[in-house]
Parts: sequence; structure tokens; C-alpha cells
Amino acid sequence: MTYLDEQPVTNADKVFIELRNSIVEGEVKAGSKLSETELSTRFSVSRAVIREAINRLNACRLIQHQANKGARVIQLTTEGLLELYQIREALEGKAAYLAAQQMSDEEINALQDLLTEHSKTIKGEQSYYQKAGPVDFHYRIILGSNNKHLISMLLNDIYHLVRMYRVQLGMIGPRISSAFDEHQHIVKAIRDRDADLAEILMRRHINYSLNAIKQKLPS
Amino acid sequence: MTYLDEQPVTNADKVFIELRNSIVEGEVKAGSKLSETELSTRFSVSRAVIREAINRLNACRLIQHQANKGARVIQLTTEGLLELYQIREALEGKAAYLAAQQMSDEEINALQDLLTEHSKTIKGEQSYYQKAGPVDFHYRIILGSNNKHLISMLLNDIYHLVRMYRVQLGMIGPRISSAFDEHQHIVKAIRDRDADLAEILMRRHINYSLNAIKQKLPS
DNA sequence: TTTCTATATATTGTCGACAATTTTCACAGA
DNA sequence: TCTGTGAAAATTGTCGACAATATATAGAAA
Repeated sequence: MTYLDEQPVTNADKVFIELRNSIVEGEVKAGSKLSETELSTRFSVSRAVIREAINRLNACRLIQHQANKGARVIQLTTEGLLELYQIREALEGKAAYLAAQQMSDEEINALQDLLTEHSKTIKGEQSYYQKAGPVDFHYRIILGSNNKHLISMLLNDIYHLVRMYRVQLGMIGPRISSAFDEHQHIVKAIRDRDADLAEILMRRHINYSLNAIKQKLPS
Repeated sequence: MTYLDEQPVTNADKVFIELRNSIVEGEVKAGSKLSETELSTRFSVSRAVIREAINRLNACRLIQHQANKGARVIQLTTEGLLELYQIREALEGKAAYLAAQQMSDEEINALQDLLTEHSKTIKGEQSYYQKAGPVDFHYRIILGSNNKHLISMLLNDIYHLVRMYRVQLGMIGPRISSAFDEHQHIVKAIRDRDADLAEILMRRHINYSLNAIKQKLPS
């Protein structure tokens, strides 16, 4: 479940990844404080290591840090979810546009294979979203954009926040076949090298999934 | 020249801001290494402070950091510039879209006043871009989006990288009246609450300015 | 000379202690 | 009871030293 071959080499790396998962999975509750001393004893490392990990969590927008006051886990809100998907729409739309221009024929074929593979497994499955399929799909298109900043923003920064909303709102299930069809159309546009259409379809796709999530919200 | 009321409170804050300016202005050359010990003596602070500042520079994408190998100032490249403007197009386009929906009438009026103010001063000026006008313009629209993540991404992360390209490529001058007209049209769309049009116009505006910069490139 | 190895040097990662700031809490005054 | 004050406790910011890793240098073998 780790992307962009992030091999932890330093202690701060490991603590960062582990803490990030704890936050995303909700083991550390939203809004709760991250005590440096407590974490340093829990992970058996010095506070310097913890501080570096906290700085990186801050860059992922998973926590909020105030000088002399410490860090708190971000609070999940309806507006926050909306804002996040507005950014996804803009960035992943652009990624699809670029992917239609930049992906090699082999990559596109592999992407198509991934989808047809899904179409086979999908029939017996309860939910398309239970498998890593759609993640892989978005993942490959993002990489296909060939834009380093875009890739880093989506996969390093935003992605984990998206996952946090998904996990903690219990978003595992819906949009089985419809999402799959949307994926198919996007791949077709990419295969046709129709960048404008790929962007439009990706933006609509993300908006649809936002609407699907909204229906499940308490509000 | 400081945005988002970033008052430095801690030492790491001050070092971060100062180092960031040094990099953007080119006083620290692109590709050069940031030695922790050297910086700690230069700023008369401990290495812990330097390390935190370096971590934040990393989040702004102004440097690249490798474990056990240290940090180097990012290298400016033609592809990097292209990629950066692709992201600006996506994000600032979305910002204009949201601004058309979210900005209050007073904010829009103030934005219009800013432009008419520019139209007066512009006649005697050599270049529209020498003043902070366009920065203010984009700045207000970004804030008008009312999307915290979007604002933070554009003003905290990307903005300084954009500035770095501008400064080091000597981009101070061109696109006097044309850029101004484009700004006018964007404001009109926002005033009309035509979000779709505002987004389209902003995207075109950013693409135009990219093309203007490209012409000045060595390539 | 060139290449490889091994040692020495320099740089980054980590640690524990102290300083500065914030938070907590007891208590006085109204 | 409520409010404000000030000391005590807890937390974060900063520091200098040591450990681990990477880089540079010198020397041996070809």
C-alpha cells in the first residue's frame, strides 16, 4: 500500500510513515494533539526525530502546527472534503490531459489491460472500490502526466488526505459499475490522444464520486 | 512582499524566510548545496534550526533533499517551468471559478478598483509587471476562492517557485497592456458570476504569460 | 598512469539536556 | 460564585555532542 517507492531509510522516515498511517486510519483521532514527548517514548526515538516527522505531516496537510503550541490532527469537515475534491478535479483533470499526450502506447495498453482485468473480477465482487483497482487507475494516469510537481502533489501530499476521508467516512463500497464505465471512457479518450476530452471526463468522474460521497454524509 | 501574514515567531521561521528569499533571488545559486554546518555558523543558530528550515524549503519545492546526502537548491529548467505553469493553469483556473462563486460584492468591487487604479498608473509605466499589480490581482483571486488548501498550495508552496523563475529569467517587463486587458475580462466574468468563463479566461491568461516567457528562453 | 582498496575527513542523523513559552492550577479579591 | 493573578507544571524551541553514513584522500597493485 505504499506508493512512489518510498523506502524508509532514516528513523524519521519510518516514524513519519507509521504516524501517517495511524492518522489516516483514524487510530489517532481527528483533532487530537500530537505530543512530542509522548511520541518519542512510544516510538523509542528522540524528539528530534519526532519533530521532523511532524514537519512532514504538516506538509501533507494531515496536521496543523502552531509555534510553541504543537501539532493537532486535522479535523474532517464537509467543507474540507469539498475543497479537497475541488483540488483533485483541477489537478487530476490536468493529469488526464497530460497523460493523453505523454503516455507511451505500451503504458496505455497496460492501463487498458488493467481495466479489462477489473471487468472480469468485478462480477463476483461486492464493490469495485474494495480492491485497489481505482486507486491503481488514478495512480497510473497521474504518473502518466509526466509532471514531477503534479505527481508529487497528488501522490505525496493530497493522496493521503483523500484516503483519510475515505477511510473515516467508511467509503469503501459504492459506484460499482458506473465508476468502471467512467474509467473506460477516460482510457478511450487517452488512447485516442484526445487530451481535452480526457480532462473533461476525469473532472466529471471526480465530481460524480464526490456526489456519491456527499450522499453518505451526516450533514 | 510577504503574503498570508507569515509573521516569523521562531528562529526557524526567520531562517526559513531568509533562506527562501536568498534562493528565490539567486543569491544561493541553483544546484548548489546547502551545508547544514555552514548555514548554522552563518545564521548563528544550531543545526536543529537549520534542519527545520531546510525541511520547509523542501515542502516548497525550492530544494531537493536526499537522506544522508543533504539538500541542493533546485535546478531551473525549461521543462520545470512548463510543468509549473501547467499546475498554475489548473489551480488558478479553479481559483477563478471559485472566486466567481464565492467572492463578496465588496471584494469584487475592490478588485475592480485595483484594476482601474492600474489603468491610470499604467500609462506612464514602462511595464505593467514592474509593479506588484498583477501579483496583487492573482493574489486576491486566489484568496477569493475561499479554499484553504488551494490558497496554501498556491501562495505558500508554488508561488515562491514561480517567483524564482521570474526573477532568475529576468522576467520583469513584457505583456503590458495585453495582460491588463486579460485581467479586465477575468474581473468582468467574476462580476457576472460566470464561473465557467472566469476559469477559461484565467487558464488562457496563464498560458499566454507562459508563452511570453518561453520566447525569452535560451532553449 | 590507472584502478582499486583502505583509511581519514567531512556531513548528516540522532540523542539528551537546557531555555523559552504555554498551560494548568491554586488562591486571593470582589 | 466568578474573575484575575501568579507560581508550578508541562510542552515546545534550541543547543552542543556523539553516532552513522557518505565523501575525499593516500597508497598499493596492475
